Amino acid sequence: MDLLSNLNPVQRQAVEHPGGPVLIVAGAGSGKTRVLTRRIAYLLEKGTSPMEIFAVTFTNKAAQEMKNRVSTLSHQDLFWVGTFHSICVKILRRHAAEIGYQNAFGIYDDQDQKAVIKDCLKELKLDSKDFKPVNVMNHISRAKDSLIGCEEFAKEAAGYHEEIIAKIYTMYEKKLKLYHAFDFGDLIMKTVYLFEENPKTLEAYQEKFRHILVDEYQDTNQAQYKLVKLLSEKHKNIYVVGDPDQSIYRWRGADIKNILNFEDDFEGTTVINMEQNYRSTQTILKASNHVISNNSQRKPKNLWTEREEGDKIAYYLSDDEQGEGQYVVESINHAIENEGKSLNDIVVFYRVHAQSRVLENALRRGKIPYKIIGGISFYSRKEIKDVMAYMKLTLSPQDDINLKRVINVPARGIGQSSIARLEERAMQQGLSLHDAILDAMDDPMVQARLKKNLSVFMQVVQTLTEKASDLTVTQLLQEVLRTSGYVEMLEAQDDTESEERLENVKELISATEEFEEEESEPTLANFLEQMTLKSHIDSYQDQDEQLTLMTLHSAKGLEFPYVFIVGFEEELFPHSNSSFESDELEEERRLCYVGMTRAEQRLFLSGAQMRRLFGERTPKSPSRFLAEIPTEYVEFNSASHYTPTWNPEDDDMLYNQDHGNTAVEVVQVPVSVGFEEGEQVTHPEFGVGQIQEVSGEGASANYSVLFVRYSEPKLLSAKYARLTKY
DNA sequence: CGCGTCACTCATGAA
DNA sequence: GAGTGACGCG
Repeated sequence: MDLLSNLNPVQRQAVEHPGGPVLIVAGAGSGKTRVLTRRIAYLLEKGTSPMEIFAVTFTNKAAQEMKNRVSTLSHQDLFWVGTFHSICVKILRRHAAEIGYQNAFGIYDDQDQKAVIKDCLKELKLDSKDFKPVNVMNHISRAKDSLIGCEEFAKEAAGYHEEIIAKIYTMYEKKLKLYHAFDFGDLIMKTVYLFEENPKTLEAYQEKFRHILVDEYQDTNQAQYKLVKLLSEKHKNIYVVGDPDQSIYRWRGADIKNILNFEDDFEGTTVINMEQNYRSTQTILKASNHVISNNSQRKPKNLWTEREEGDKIAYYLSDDEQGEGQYVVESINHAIENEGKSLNDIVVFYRVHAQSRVLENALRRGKIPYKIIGGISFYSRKEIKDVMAYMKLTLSPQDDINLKRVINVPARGIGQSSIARLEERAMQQGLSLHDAILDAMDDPMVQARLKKNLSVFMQVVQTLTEKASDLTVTQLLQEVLRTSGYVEMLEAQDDTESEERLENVKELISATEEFEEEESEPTLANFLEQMTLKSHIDSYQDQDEQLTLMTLHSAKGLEFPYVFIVGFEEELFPHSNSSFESDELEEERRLCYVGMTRAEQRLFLSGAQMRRLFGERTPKSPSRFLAEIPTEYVEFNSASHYTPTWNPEDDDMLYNQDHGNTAVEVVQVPVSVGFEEGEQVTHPEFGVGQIQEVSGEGASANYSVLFVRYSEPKLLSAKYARLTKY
């Protein structure tokens, strides 16, 4: 196949670039995946070895797809392809010993991290009310994202609160080292640290990686930036693709400056702008462009398309969240029955997972099969974490977090007070809990009954460890289930919850079997590592006839013919936690932009007038992002206006509740009508401004308003603008 | 020690 | 509405 076929001139330039730093600013739907894979295939064709290519993707799924595509194009297999995390694991597995860890380290997820932090709080006798584990964890993780180790953190700590966090951070690091574990942040930070400490190792990798490619560069953090900066110093072939308008992981340490300053950071950068969108209709693209143009911190760009104008964006204002669910169900049925769509063509996005429940109920009632991406992942379920903890212990018995997790699961008569005493012993002697238990078992002062209970547990661990090396992962798992008595425990409980847990454990067996079939090196360490680094989206498959539900954050990189974004309301989207600071609000807007630009043909937005929150019915107003879409692109409907395209007879009580006594229109959105050009107005959010231009009439009018606080005029719709005379 | 109950707190997003 | 900690009983 010709590697340059079906590419536009800009894409072709990107694929054929001779080398050196390249920044590709790739707008939504501009074909960046195609460019990236062709680029790699092109490099291979020009004689680069697959081992010399270091390519970072945002998810493992994307990495797999890239591998497959490259393999199809070039019949060569890439090796250094994956997320930052998975690539760094590969490096650390070979070199961790050089920085004082063992190469067989464990990986802690956020649950494990929290458990360690809780232990630190206990040991430091701190009140977990003043120092919430989640909060401390975020501090530590953000520090690691910025390559700030605990010593430096301690040095720069200002004020009591930070000083305490520094103490916790220091103890946390000590514990992780004792447990031979890395957390997510470590995977990147410690790799950078390795390179900084060992110039020889760095040089070897610098030499090796002739070409470095990074996708979704707008969502890299400082540690990741430093990593690619270091690695690219020799050959200077750093090729990054991203879109500042789609940076949505600031809260996870992503630094949008990485992409904004790329040209300055890497001398001789070629910037390539890919602005032709091949995905969405004119209407969807223009509407999205309007929304994102409200961000002040942005490089303007002009994303355009040759595609047809397409349908207007549908906006539906329901009475409450139930009505919204109903609307989604009906619209989906309509799309399937009358517009030739299948469930695979449709996706529903929401801002927070909590919104899924109401939708699920509506979908179940409507007999629409669905799957949810994200939420509580399979691998963070208690039973799965428990069983995996046993397997992890066979690799590293010193891992106290995993040891404590299962020492009394199933119950072995080793309760909290006993564990506390053992921990005390461990701390005093500077031992891991595992070694402290061994020590206690030789101590005549320790109760015989406790010793017996402890030896039962230690026997389990020992038996498993001995067998582990001779068994496949599946066999070990089955051995765990038998020896630990876990299955027995679940069977004895005999209620719906334990039945479900049993099912999940069985599903884990399928997972190990699948892993063994697919993997060339199906070791236990590989399995555990893959499961920990797996992302929600990685397990997403679109084969089945099912509707997909996910958060907007998971939406990145995907596209669907029909897209629903529900909960288009103030406080929910933009989320209330993000509406104070303008940086955060702009990130919410980018999230909105990401969501909207996923749509190829039709976009459905919806919100409710009343929503049950914290168990209370709360009045809601439409999202400000709605007001940022010119009304000419939108078809408005509300519960009272809405003309059902289905037969009301077929429906259940929900419908009647919604429509039973609503002869009167109840749209409670403040309407700002009758303003004229030049008039002074105020807006609750934007402050004082002047009307520059009026288009349309009455409630469907649009005002272009120049607010004092903003340099660009804002386009507001009369229906939602909440304008008053100044 | 283990288990159940009850009150209490606290609300995003995720590799 | 969920997850957690305190408390008290068997």
